Order: sequence, then structure tokens, then C-alpha cells
Amino acid sequence: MSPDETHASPELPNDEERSARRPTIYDIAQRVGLNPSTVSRALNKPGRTNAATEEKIRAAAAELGYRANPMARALPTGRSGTFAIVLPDITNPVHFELIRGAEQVARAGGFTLVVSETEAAADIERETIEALQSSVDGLLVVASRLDDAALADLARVKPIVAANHSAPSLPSVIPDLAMGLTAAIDHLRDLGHRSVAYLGLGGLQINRSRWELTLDLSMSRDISLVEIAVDSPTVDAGADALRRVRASGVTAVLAYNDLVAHGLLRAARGAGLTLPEAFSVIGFDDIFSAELAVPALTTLHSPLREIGTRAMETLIDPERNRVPSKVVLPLDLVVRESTGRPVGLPQ
Amino acid sequence: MSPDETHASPELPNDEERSARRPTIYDIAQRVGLNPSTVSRALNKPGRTNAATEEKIRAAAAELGYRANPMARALPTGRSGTFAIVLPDITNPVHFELIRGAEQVARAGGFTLVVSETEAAADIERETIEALQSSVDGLLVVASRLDDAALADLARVKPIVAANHSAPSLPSVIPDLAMGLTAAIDHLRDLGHRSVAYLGLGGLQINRSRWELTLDLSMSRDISLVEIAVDSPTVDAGADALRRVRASGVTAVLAYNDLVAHGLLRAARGAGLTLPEAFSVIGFDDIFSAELAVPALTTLHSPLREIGTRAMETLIDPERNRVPSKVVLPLDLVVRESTGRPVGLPQ
DNA sequence: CTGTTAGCGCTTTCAT
DNA sequence: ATGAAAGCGCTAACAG
Repeated sequence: MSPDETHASPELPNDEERSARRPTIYDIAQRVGLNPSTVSRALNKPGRTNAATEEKIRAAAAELGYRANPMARALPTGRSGTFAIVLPDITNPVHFELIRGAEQVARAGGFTLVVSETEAAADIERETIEALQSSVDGLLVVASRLDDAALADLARVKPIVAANHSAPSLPSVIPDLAMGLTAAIDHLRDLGHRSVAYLGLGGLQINRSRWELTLDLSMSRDISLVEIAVDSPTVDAGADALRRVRASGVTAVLAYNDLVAHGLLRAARGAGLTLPEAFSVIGFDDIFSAELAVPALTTLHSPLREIGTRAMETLIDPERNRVPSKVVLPLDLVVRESTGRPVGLPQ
Repeated sequence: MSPDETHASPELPNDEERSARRPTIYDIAQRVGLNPSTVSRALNKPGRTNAATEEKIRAAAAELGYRANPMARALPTGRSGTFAIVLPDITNPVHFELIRGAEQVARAGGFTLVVSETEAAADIERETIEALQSSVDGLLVVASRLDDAALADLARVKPIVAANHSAPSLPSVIPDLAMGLTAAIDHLRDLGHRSVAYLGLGGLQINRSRWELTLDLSMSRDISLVEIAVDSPTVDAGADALRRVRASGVTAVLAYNDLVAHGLLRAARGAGLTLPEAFSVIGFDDIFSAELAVPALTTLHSPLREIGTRAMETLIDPERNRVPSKVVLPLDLVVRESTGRPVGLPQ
């Protein structure tokens, strides 16, 4: 028995009043018999006004349900109180936690967050950033397709911080690649692997650094490394790589990310292979589904959430958002079931 | 070249000028010797100005790299060109396709999208909506924790459309529950199941409707149904439910969503059970990892992306964003490997 | 400590 | 077709 909307709103302000117009500082100024500028001061510069009147003003504001209009405030100050996070692909689970981390510190600071997707295209990214610049106080750029120079140029208008990839001219927050990749390669080597493939993503900056580092590490440990290219960081692209992985004869693969690794696992299972006997797989990121995979994915756990929070913290801080810096967060290897000794070696 | 610089006919703005300040309509007005209001008209009201001057103005604007300041525009018009999407939990993969769908139509329309998380708490949701109202042209509310009356009240300030759950007083875009659940129950019944559990999420509106419908459907098909409560729509919560599922003696379970189903699968595997022999599982949503699970998850494929696009389309449309309506999108059963005949029945 | 006075950049009558 | 002028709601000197 749902009580049928007895159409009566006795206490509440009626439609006219509510939807009429949001109260402004003029309304509250008039109500307390003071000047609008005094109201503005009372509400925003604590202490710079008489305690009694401040109290009176706050009371009136509360009573009227006053909320400052962010647009009106942005005009004279140039600050909008909103920040943007621009990333290649919203649906990539890797970005979930990062966005959430950023969103939380933004909200905690009373800021709002705009999310914008660039479809992994450099020109759309540039256009997006330029379009956003007039309405935000700063941008968080994730896995940018733009090079350092371009980003630095853009950053002259509004501060930009790079998250999850490093841009030398900007403040950047990144995972400790050396730490993670060293652990991964050592793990493989300890298991007995001597020939591994890196499943990478073309010329992307973030990918190049992973590849270079992996190469150095492998060579110094007498492991031969081949690069196999996938054309997007997706499950399907990973699945497509199976043939080439098998053809290469490697006993282990390091995937660009967990999505690619997932694809490889799926394709392998589809082909009747059992892992890690056929070959070992190490992912990257440790997205939520990594532990759900069968075999559960051994992967590098990237502190996405913290990358998001740290990046947003530095973006919000006027002292730090303009000076190049580098925050490096730990990248740990999580060993699960997708890695094992290569077949042919004694157990 | 020209020795006489007094005429001040600069070639291109140099770096200083560029990064100094964004050009305004005043800059371009001065440059072409016209009034700012004419510039405004030329740029925004096609046709309401002389074709030649409009051309001249556009050229100057392009040359200066002019971009209208959204804040300044918002003040007199009351329209900011931004919309907000507010949802309980950003990290739930279910919401990502939805966000992306909404983001794409917003961007295509030249609007920007603000994303805000409510931590699945009604009071935070209300506060978030109220805070956002002064700076957006409308809100997309996903899986709201607020009831219809509250939402309707809030919607008097700025249009609100409900996505993925229905609010009778608002325009809503939802999946066809009846269609999906009927297919799910029929599938189970055809397989021979007569006793199933619904793994639901407390008093959440969206959950209640699923439960009611499932109950009706089950009864009319002579299937006994029990409800087992999980306290959050997460993998861990799903895993926690395993004991109760086993204790209930059912041969199949309908999970609130794929995350919960994933948890159940994981726990079952951990307990040494093999599915679907021990029991069948049907998920909800069809998130990307559903097909990656082992056994691959049979689930109801929710058109999240389209829910996002349709919802944003109606939100953008001034004709439709104020009138209650209901857009119902198909919800299809995707049969994979997590459902099978109950043991004891002839193959 | 509070009031006055200008704007911020843009839109929008109302004149011309 | 274009110009002049008055705001939108708020902040920020500068006075008093």
C-alpha cells in the first residue's frame, strides 16, 4: 500500500519559491541590512569581518539555502574550482581506480572533477585540453599521447600534471618501473626461463620505457627478449597475439597490461593449451579481474588509486603544480598462477 | 620588414602575448574595428549579421585562437554547457560503459561532463546533486539511492534523468527487466532447475524490482525461490555468500550482478567445487570480465553504453528532459558455461 | 570593520 | 546590420 501522493506540501517552500531563483549574496545582504561585499567577505574571508555580523550572515545564508555560484565566482578570480582528468579510454579498468583516487581528493578539497576521453588520439587529446583550459584550474593527463614539448607548451596556460607516465617538463606521478620489471624478470629467471617475449604497444612513450628497461634487465641476466607488437591495449589484441607468441618459441611473456594478458590466456585456453605449462604470463596493473582469471594472473600491481590521489594532490597545490618533479610509487610483483617453471626443466 | 612599426600591424601574436591572456571578444572587436556585441552575434547567431563582416570576424577569431569563456557565457545565460553524471561507485565496471556512452554524446554536442561519486550513500548523493546544480545544465543520476519523491524535488531546480533504474517522476532509461529475467528463469527451468536463489542487495530500489519480478516469474513456473542477501555489489560480497548458497540447497543462483557472480565462482573454485555441476550461476550486466571467468559466465547483457547515450540524449534535449518518460532497452541472456543441468537429472 | 566602485567576458534588449 | 548599455553574481581594490 503505497500512500498515494496526497498532493500537499505544507511545510516545504512551494514550487514558486524554490524553483524561482537561487538566492544571491544580494538577497542575503538585503535580509541582514548589509552590503553584498560584506557578505562575500564574511563567507569567504574568515576573521576579516565582525564576528557578530559574520554569524548573522551565515545564519541568513543557511536559512535561504544559499550556495555560491561557481561561474560568477570564476569570472573575477579566474579560478573555477574544477579540475579535469583526460585519459585515452574511460573503459580501461586500469583507469578506474586512478579516476576514483583523483575524484576523492578533488571532492575532499571542495573541487569538482571533469572527466574527458581522448580515444587514444593525439589530436583529440590536444583539442580536448585546449577546450577544457578555459574552464578548469588544471588538468591531470593520463597516459598521454602527446610528447613532453607539446604538453609543456599546453601547460603554460593552465597547470598540467602527468599521471602514470612521465613528462620531464611536468610534475609526474609514476609507478617504479625499474622495481617492478626487475622483480618480474628475476622471477622468470629464477623459474628457469631464458627466452621471453614482451607484448608491447607500438610507439607509445609509456610503452617505450617499459621495453627499454625490460631489454636492459633481460640482457644483464642472460635472457633473450623479443618484442611482439599488439595494436591496442585490449583483450582482443592480446588474443590475437597467441599465434606469434607460440611461433616465437619463448617460454614466458610479459604483457603490456592485464587486458592483453587476459586475451592471451583466453586464446590459449581456446587452443587447448594449459598454462603455465605451455608458457608463463605476467601482466601489468593488477586490475580487479586479474585474480579472477584462470590461471590467476601473476602481475605487477600498480598503485593506481594512489597515483590518482598523489597526482591530484600535486595538481591542487599551487606550489607544486608548476614545477617539474617526479613522484615514484612502488610497483610490486604479485605472484599467482600464470607463471611456473618452463617444461623440460626438473620440478 | 616594415621600418615603421607605429602602425602596429603585427604578424602573429608572439609567445608573450599568447600566454598572457586568452583573447576575448573585445580583442577581436578591436582588431576588426567593430563592436563586441557584433562579434558575439557573428559568432553565435549565424545569419543575424552581414556575411562579409561575419567572415572577417571569424577569420580574426581563428587567427587569435579565440575560445569563448564558458564561465562568462554561463553568467548571463544561465546555461553552462556542462552536465553531471552522479553514480554510487566509479570503480564498478558496470558504470564505465555507461559513463562512456554519456561522455560521447555530451562531447559530440559540445558539452562537457562532470563525473561525481556518491559512495552509495543517500545523503552524499543529495548533497552532491545540490552542490552541482548551480554549475550544470542537468544531471544524469545512475542507480540512485534517493527515492522518486526526493529526486522529483531536486529535479525542480535542474533537469534530472535517471539511468539504469526508474524514477516514475523523471525521464528514465532502463533495461527491460521483464525480458531479461524471463529469459533467465526460462533458461534455468528448461535446464531442469526447480529451486533457485536470488543473490540480492538489500533495499535498493533497483534490487527490489528485480526481486519482485523474479519472484513472480518463478512462482508462475513452479520454481521455488529464496533470497540471499549480499551487502555490497562486489566480488568479495559474492564470495561471502557461498556458504549460504550451499546451505540453501538450491541448484542455481541468479546474482545481483556479475561482480557478485564472479565472487561466487571464485569461492566455489576455492572450495574445490566444479561449476555448473555443483550449481549454476547467472550474472547480470555482462561486464568485460564475464567471458573471461572460468567457467565463462552466463549473464544478462545490459546495454550499458546505450543506456548512457540514450539517457544523455534525453537530458540534453530541453523538450524531453522535463517530462517523465521511460525508455526501455533490451536485456538479453547470454548463455555461456556457468549454467547447466542440475546433477541427478538425465543428461 | 564595512561600504563604494569597478570590473571579469559574454549576452541581450533597445536604439540607431 | 551594427552600436550602446545594462546586467549575470561575485570579488577586489580603495575609501571611509
